[in-house]
Amino acid sequence: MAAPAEKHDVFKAIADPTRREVLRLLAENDRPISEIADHFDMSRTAVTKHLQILTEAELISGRKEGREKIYQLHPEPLTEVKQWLGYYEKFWGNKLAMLRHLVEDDKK
Amino acid sequence: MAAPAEKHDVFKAIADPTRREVLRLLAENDRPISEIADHFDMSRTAVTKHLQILTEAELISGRKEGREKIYQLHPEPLTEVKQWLGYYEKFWGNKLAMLRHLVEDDKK
DNA sequence: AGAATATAACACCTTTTGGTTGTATGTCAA
DNA sequence: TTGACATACAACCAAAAGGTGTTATATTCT
Repeated sequence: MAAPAEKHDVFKAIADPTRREVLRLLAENDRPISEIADHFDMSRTAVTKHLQILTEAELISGRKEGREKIYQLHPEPLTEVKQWLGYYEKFWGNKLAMLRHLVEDDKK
Repeated sequence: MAAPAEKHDVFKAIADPTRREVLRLLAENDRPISEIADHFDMSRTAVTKHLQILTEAELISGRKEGREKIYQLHPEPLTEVKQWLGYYEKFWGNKLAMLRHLVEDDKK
């Protein structure tokens, strides 16, 4: 057993703009590495490294098809981010934050 | 004019677990640096650096009160993350993703 | 004024990230 | 089976992240 203890957490994975762009591309279509790499001004190898990080975060997965490796989106781990965000949502939609700060100010 | 072009984007800011914990602490209460630092097993200097990064992302702000500097949460920038997430939400709650992949498979 | 406390500002070290190039391996198609 | 294409892998490099400690500087209290 022993929990896998996610090697790369989702927050780190989505911290990079390049990786967010990759996710967006894969949201449109499954794509092979070469097609993904064409969208960026960097080497195929560099892109592959980003794909590895995204794979370790389980945000994408790749299947081999002939000589190509097709990557596909796996959005489920993003729920973790959503949950985390949920905690702070109460601070902006309504006036809770403002209220809280007023209370704080009163204490002084 | 000329967009400020956020020096540190929100995604980078929340990528670090320590910084997420700082946000949580400040969500409960405004706190001085020393009180924040007490919650971590690292030097006050290190904590200050995290506070700087969060400040540059405009997630927190500090006001000087006497000889202390009190930090307070500023959750608004998190809306950017929420919006980004919104784009992917359609891929998990409902069956859209599954549907999309079925369509893709049919193409082959 | 002088002591105590809180934060700021350096200088420095180590690990991780993001990128490069070069080489090898496997696959398809003529 | 040979040539073109697609990915894999290793070695290497530069810069940024994350951490340390030491030394100022400012504020409060006695």
